[in-house]
Amino acid sequence: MFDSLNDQQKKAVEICDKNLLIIAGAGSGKTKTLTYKIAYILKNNLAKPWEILALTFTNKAADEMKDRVANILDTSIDNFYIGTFHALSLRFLRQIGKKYTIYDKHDQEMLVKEIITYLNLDKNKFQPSKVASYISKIKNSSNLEFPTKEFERIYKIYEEKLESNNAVDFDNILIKFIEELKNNDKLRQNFQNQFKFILIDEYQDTNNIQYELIKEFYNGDNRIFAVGDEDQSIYAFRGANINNILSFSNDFLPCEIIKLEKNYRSTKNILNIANTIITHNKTRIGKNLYSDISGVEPVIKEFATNKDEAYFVSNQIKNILMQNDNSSIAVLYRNNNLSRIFEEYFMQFGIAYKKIGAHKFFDKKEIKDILSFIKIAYNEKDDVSFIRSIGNFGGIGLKTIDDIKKIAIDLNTNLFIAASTLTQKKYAKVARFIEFVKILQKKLEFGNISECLKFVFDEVFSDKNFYRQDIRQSNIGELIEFAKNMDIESFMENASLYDYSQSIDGENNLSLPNVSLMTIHAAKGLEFDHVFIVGLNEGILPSLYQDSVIEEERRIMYVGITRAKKTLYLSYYLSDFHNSFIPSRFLKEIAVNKTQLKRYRIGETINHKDFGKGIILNVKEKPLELKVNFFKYGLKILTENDIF
DNA sequence: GTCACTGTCGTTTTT
DNA sequence: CGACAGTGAC
Repeated sequence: MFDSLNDQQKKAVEICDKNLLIIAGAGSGKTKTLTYKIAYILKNNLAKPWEILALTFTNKAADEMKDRVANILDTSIDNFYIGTFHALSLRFLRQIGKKYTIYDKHDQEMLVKEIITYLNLDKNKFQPSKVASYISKIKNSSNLEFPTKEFERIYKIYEEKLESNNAVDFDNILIKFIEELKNNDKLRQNFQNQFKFILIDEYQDTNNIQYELIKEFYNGDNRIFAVGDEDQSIYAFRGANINNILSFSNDFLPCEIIKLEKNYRSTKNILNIANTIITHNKTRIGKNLYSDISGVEPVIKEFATNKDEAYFVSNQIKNILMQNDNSSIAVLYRNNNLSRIFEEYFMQFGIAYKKIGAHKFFDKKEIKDILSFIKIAYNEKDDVSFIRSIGNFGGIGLKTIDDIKKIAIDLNTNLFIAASTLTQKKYAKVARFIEFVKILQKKLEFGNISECLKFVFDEVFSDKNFYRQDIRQSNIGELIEFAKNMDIESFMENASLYDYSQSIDGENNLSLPNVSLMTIHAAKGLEFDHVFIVGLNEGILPSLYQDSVIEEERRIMYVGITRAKKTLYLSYYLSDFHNSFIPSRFLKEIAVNKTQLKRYRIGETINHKDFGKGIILNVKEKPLELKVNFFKYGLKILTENDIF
């Protein structure tokens, strides 16, 4: 059974008496190694299934690991603790009787917005989405430093509100659980003793909170097996700390580092490009991926416009599909905005495709609207869901909701309780809303969530045009179907943590199209026969010009390239009809005689980090010198060094 | 006071 | 495209 492993993989599977950091290059059989390691532990009786903890970042990865473990062991995986950091933490919290409403990014922003209005702060200066992501950033970095006094106030009230709403945001799921472990020696020791082996996937993506959680689980007697690839760390924006992987061998002793450098996915040519680009990064442990597979040279293409690019890609895909309809094809891009033009052209060309990510099912308005009623019934203290649900109930507007907010402040209580005190005639609608939620609570006690959802839809939404549109109807139907046979707890968890638009199982379902559109982030961990990476323009990939993020942008490029098995197309365009672009610097890093890359042209508009937009009047090569007329700052001469 | 309609604006990546 | 502010009809 272990014969199919190469020497390095075998080592990684068999060493169980030390902590292990497995540096697994793209396509080097990472998941295989992890799952075989679990099998090895069980076969040799080193632990029982429930003594193994496997932590992943995405549900997709957790599902895949569950599947593959079940496959090679030919047994049920019910006894295993395999899941995302968030899902498992929530599960453990529930086991000790702690239940919370989960606020997703959108809910978070609503709460922040409420606080900003409450504090009378300028909404343009304090944009809820920016403030919300900054709050998350602060929580993930262990030192609490606030840019301004106002910000500090927002943060404090935000945390208080979560507490009084009996809610947690994504970060707090882990923070709460860590608190419990820190405050309860018995509990912590129980976990430490139970989990003899802790496997962590994508270790390069752990943030400070996740790192702290791992530390809580570790007692020196149990063993940590971390698998990761510093070159594929692309979540720093979310707080991932690449130092965690770089300093693993200091943190967990005794420790051994094993590198998996043989790639079974891509051709030599593709890996050459990937290796060439990534060696420009300084923050690395360092490795060199190699492959035995030969194939065609990757293609670099320039297009005048993004439409030309989309046309070319569609044409190529059509050709591939005509030759062999079994191969998998992906169009990858840095951000979701780029997908639209491809969707248009795919329709024109009659190419069936699936778009991954972008709009999550549980983020859809009609879903969130209906769910808000279930959530307020489930947890009366949930002010965010209160505002959303009462606003949709009908006949209750902003003025009334403002009145309720004032009462809640006076009585120092939640909105639902405040609203329950209103008995005057002019608040009859509010009383009806309260009554409705109470009926819903009774219905929820019986546990049939599907029926509750249908009840909410019939009573509140069914006569509104928006919710009667076909797409919304089918989404709502899907929600009701999804909830069947689910208890309220797992329904809430699934609705908050599980993005099942990403879990489409392409391999087992032949009716699904073989062409996928997605961001490079969403493509991580996946592989395709033919890959098109599009929009390789400065300002798109890399998306930002600061040095601090350039290495991360380069890793994103690297992740994209290493998704390809057989053929790879890299392309950029010079204009999207709003802006002009120059090719990505990453193309310059690989394009040594292959291709001539035109970087600047007389007459084109460029966007400079300090001077804004301007028109190029003259170009001199070697050394590069640009004469640019900036709209705001007038004439400037730029050399290579101050262009970016 | 509530609601539906209209125009404008921005948009990295995600558990 | 979707969120959001502003406007006018009931």
